[in-house]
Amino acid sequence: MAEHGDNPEKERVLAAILSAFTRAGMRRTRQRSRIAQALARLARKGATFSTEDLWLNLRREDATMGRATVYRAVDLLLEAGVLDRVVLPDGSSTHRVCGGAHHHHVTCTGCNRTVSIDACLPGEVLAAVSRTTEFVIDGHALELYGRCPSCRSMGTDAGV
Amino acid sequence: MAEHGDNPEKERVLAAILSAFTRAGMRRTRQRSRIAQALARLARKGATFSTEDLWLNLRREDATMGRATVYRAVDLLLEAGVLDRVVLPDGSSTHRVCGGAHHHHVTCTGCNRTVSIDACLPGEVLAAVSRTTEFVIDGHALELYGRCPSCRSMGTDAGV
DNA sequence: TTTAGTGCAAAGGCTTTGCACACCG
DNA sequence: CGGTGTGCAAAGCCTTTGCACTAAA
Repeated sequence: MAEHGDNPEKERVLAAILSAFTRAGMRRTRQRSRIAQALARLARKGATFSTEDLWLNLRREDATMGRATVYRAVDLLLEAGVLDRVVLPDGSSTHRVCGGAHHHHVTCTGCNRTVSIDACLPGEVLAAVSRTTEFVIDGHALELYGRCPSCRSMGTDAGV
Repeated sequence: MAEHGDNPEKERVLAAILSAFTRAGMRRTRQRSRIAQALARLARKGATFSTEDLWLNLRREDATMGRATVYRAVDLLLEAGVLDRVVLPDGSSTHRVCGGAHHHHVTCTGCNRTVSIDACLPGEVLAAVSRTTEFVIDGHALELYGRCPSCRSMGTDAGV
């Protein structure tokens, strides 16, 4: 609900993905265009997805879409920084469209929708850890979990 | 290196694991005792492990140790809170012995050794996210990555 | 034309499941 | 004894790989 056409945004994402392919010196094929379209759709919804799911969906609109093709494309886009990894509360790792700089996500435990956030671990916390553990900290992963407004208004049950 | 016998600690962990089995109304079998011992060993080293690895190791000392038995035990211990999930930088999810209260881990990218830390996301950060996203935040996962003192002194290369 | 990209099918990991037997309580 | 727990083997997922074919550039 509350999804009204912000197609400019969708176009922007689509263009970003397509250009990521080109930038990496890769050919623009029919399959990759379809993948880009599906990702733009997912990006608009802020949904996370597994590669397998993405393939299953794509196969619905094109029965010949090869599984390996989708897996290969997702790998390339992860490497290109167009996709991010998002870890769900059960430990399973999914993906999300998300170029840009360092950031984290809040994922709704009801509908799996994710939202990017600027919030990050304060430098003092990192400094304190570094001091007590003597580790040199050079990276971190932070995932927040919660319930989005619409899942809350729908009661305790899941959305998607 | 720098491993000198702190067996009291190891015993404590062993007892904690065994009692977790009992507490859950589960029988104490030869297999579960061996699993508990292996976990106590891992706890002492602060090592993360995959269930498959744990099984492979256990099978070395007892060739009849069933894979399913180990997988089932790990599930039970995860549920019992004796084991934690630790997500590595590549997104793969491993385990670690770790009862106790809410906490997080620093994992060494050289040797995969993990250390528990008290540090956590400050309440203000959570409040800010809650405000801007309108999500009700009810959980989070935080993993820090870095290099431990011994891996650093060994140069840029990996330990294990 | 050249060669990256594709689909298919098979192979590989890791994890779970089904079932008869073993053994704890 | 009775029912939980076990080992084995098979089946299931998800993911990767090998190879001949297709189609971008």
